[in-house]
Amino acid sequence: MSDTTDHKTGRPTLADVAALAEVSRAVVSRALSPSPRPVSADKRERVLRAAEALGYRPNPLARSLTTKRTNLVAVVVNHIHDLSDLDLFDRLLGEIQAIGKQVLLLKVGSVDRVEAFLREGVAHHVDAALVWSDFADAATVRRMFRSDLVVMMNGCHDALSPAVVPDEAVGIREAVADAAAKGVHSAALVTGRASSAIEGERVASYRAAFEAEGIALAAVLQGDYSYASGRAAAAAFQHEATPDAVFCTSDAMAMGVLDACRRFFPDDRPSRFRLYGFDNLSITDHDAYPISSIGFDKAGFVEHIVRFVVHPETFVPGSPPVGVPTRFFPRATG
Amino acid sequence: MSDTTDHKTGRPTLADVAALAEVSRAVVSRALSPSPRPVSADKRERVLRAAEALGYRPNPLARSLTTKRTNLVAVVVNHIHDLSDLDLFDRLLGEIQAIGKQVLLLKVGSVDRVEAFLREGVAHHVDAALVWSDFADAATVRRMFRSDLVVMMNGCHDALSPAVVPDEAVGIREAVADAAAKGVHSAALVTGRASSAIEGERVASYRAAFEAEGIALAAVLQGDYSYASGRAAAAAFQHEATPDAVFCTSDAMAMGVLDACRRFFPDDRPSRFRLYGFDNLSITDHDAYPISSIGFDKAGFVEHIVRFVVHPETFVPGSPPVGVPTRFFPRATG
DNA sequence: CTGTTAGCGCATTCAA
DNA sequence: TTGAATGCGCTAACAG
Repeated sequence: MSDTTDHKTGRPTLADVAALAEVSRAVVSRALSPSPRPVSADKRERVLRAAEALGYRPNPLARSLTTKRTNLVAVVVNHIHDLSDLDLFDRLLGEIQAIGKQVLLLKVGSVDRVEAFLREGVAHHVDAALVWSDFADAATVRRMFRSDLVVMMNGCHDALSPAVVPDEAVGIREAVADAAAKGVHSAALVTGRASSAIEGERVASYRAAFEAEGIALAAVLQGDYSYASGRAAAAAFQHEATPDAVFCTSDAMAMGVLDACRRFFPDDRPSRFRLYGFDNLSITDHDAYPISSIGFDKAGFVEHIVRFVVHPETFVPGSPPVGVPTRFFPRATG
Repeated sequence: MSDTTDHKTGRPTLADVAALAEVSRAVVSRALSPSPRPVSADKRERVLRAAEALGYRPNPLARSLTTKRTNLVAVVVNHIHDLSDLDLFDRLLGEIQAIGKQVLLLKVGSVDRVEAFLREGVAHHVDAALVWSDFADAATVRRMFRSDLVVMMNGCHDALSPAVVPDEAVGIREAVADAAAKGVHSAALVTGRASSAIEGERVASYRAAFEAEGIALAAVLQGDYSYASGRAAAAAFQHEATPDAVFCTSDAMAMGVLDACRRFFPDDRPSRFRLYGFDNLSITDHDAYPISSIGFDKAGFVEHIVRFVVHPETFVPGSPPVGVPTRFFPRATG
């Protein structure tokens, strides 16, 4: 008779299954292992039956302690709103679950938060950390999760960690070329947080494209990616001379600009300037915000990330970030 | 000389700290414990210094194995898009992290997925599971995570698990009363998935409110909460007699209805019918979708959930779900 | 193929 | 206050 069950917590352990099936713990471990391991057919059968009878559920934590694999993948963001791209995130979550791992979602909206995590040491070990937050560099994240595998999507990578970033220059060139072809000679740029590495490169790409197409950069307005900041920025167009085109580094800001201008110039049917956004949010497919935008293939993006998680060995230290090409998506405002 | 470091993995363990500080492992454990425990000042000092020198980070998994607390909280959703309410989710994530726990995000878009989790037994032990997905009942979730504490937000609760649900009837009555006060006599209802428990109650609330206000229910159209399904549903209004008002059980569907009607009746300035949404999404504060809606206090909602996580003992088995009152948010379309 | 043994990293008895 | 010993639940290494 097994008397190990209920010794502490009510939940049956592997030892209980072994006792009931009258085999050793090792056999139970092997029979229940996801990977095929040598167990005779009849013992396997007895084990499965016993596990079923007891309602046994393995404890992944205990397993991790010996295997050194937690099947946990951290996703680190500034705020949930970084995932404005819910489509991308939904797909990512699905793929991670499909490879038998689970997502630990962390938001670290400031450098303070990162340091707090480090100090308190509460962050779980994970098999991999996927970083969108730009408040954390690769080295810090490696310490934070004691994981050697961190994939950086925030534009800050180092030699030891792979990175996947949209190659934004391509799409930006296409968008600016589109504007030029339509007779645009002057443009304003509405930007996000200047401190972010990605944003710096993005702005540089716009400047280069304007230069190449002979478009004058009439103004640079500072926003924070949000709808509200887009609206605020658009106030500049109400009184001053409006440029031929306005480029925003996020669709949300472009939506704000669009709404502000609809209010300023209610009867201005053919819009007073061409408007270009960034992100290719799904809402730009709604009638109310038909904003020409720049986006990338989400499936491809996720595929690269997951590949690093599944085959970390394919990463050669020091290699450059994997670029996912962006492209221009023309819509009514462009 | 300590030779325990680097024996397997390079990461220092508690034993390494003990060796360097020249104290026992127990002392290190106590000195580094979050809760105050008896350690002499000088030893504590030596331990902290040694831990710092080694870059020691405790392993939460190993700790969990003995404490039976993982500091993990599962959030279970159908799809990420359930979190249309990103504001709510962002706040929830913040609060959970504030109490020293971390969020494990699971999507189980179908009953199959739930069963797969159960079968594969890969779900981590968690301190609590917060369930939005309506593909999982409380008992199943308890088995899934071997956790006694699951909080149901999907409308399916049982005697053993607490539940927090918006009290939708209040807001619905207010919205319908608003319509009645404005002379609405007939209404159409655009609904989501009929199978969901929440949706069933919601529809019943609308029916009751219509009845109470003497509004005739002209049509019930089936959607799936999405923008696209709202657009499709609106086709019915193009040819048939339009009702005085259209009530949608999600803002996304209301947005679809609005855009479809703008297209059908482009010059119909004073809209042909009043439109009411549900969820009070932040986008309804944008100019383009000024949809009167029904929402609830997100801070209060999250507060209730977190309270159950922190003080599970406050839940009395068998008690009814905690209701968070909703209210009507009038906007231009109402 | 099987069972025994020895840890994984930590918290917690219990004596001292 | 301290340290030695024990065990959490499981897998891996080894010998049969």
